[in-house]
Amino acid sequence: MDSAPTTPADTAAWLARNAVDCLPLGALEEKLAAGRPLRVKLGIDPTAPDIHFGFTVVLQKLREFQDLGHTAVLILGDYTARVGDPSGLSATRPLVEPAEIDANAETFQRQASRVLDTRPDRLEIRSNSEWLDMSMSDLFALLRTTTVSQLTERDDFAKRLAAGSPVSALELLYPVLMGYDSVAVRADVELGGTDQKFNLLLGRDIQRAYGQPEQVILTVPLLVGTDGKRKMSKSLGNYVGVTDPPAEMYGKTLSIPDLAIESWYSLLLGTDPPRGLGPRDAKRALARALVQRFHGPDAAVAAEESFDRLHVRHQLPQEVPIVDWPGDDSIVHLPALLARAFGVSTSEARRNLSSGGVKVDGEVIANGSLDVPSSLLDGRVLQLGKRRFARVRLGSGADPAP
RNA sequence: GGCGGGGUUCCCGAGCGGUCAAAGGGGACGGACUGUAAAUCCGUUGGCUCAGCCUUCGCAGGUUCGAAUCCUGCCCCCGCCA
Repeated sequence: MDSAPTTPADTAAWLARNAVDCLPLGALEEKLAAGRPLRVKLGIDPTAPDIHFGFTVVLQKLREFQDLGHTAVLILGDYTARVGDPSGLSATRPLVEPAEIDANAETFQRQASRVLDTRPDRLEIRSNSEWLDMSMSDLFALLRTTTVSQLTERDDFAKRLAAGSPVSALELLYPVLMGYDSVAVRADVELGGTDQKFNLLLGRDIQRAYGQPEQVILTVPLLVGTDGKRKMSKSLGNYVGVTDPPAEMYGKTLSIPDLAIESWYSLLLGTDPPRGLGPRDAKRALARALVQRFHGPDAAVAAEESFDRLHVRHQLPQEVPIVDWPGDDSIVHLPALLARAFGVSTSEARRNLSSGGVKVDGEVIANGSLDVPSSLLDGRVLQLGKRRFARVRLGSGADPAP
């Protein structure tokens, strides 16, 4: 860590050092110069409570503010979740039940505590249903602050309109409601990913309309997902969750394309990749560091060991789950066994069999032999692909559902 | 309200009476190779009691030996006009 900056100018520069935008220029320094703790807002989406690496980038930024004595104000978007932030991918998202939101909020807090300072004077958690469940006349007042052309300036709205894709009136409202959150919590600063820039800026306009000082906006880069192409997101399936088990966290990190190594180092560890290491070793070091951060040093060592065991030395994992198979048949139908063991369809099992993706005790099952004497399977390790294993146990367990 | 264009398999997107479980791309899965679950190359990609059978092309009916493809009604989306 750098030594603590002292003057407002230094502090502002330090906070903005890895930000994409910190606007308006000079405004953060002015706010800091006032000398009081700032209220730093970060909105979160309770439909996806599991925090992934991408979100930790902005959480870490929030933590930096906390460490300087400022107050983190987390806004749980329980009400806006009913609107859905337009992602461009899906126009409407499923409504979230209140009970589910509560559960998600709890999950979120637990996971966020791995990054944030949770002391009550440093962290304030609010739900926007507290103020967004407003009367129609209050809503009219809010809507008067913004014009349609302001809203359609937003990149993805503009694109969708140009492409003739649907844009619901409700979605159009989302940035306005989000902006009102800033009014409600009197935010001095709002953080977000670069994709939130428009929303954050609109928050300033709305604060001004309500006679409040305008917030400073600070955006951080989006982390690319494990595919190395698109931003990390749960719905794209290219994410690593902070609560992923160590082995999975390690493996997923190792699977990022070489081109993503530098940005992962920079955004997650705040450093450059170590000099003199090849991509493989740089990634291994990265994966170890990340597992260590979220699971501790022992877990990091263990995760690396089990990865090497499986993928480098091609040995069995230490823990192999058992699949039970009723023992009354002397012949076992392999597709059915694979379906039971790995949750694949029997058709998929057949495909894997015919492409040589199924092994018993390391031996590829030859084409065509779909029925195998049970004596050849009992106690053996069944393997599908490179990393799915199950030990077969005959003669116990319930019958498979007919 | 009027006119026109659309709703296809996980996603995007061809098909427009049989040869369609439906082109192509993406994704996913498997294989080869390797430094990895990277890259590259190859294969597969609805389900099942799998040389056969069953279900799928917005929904419901109809025409036909036969429909994703034609007809009718309905629902939804987009555009232009009002």
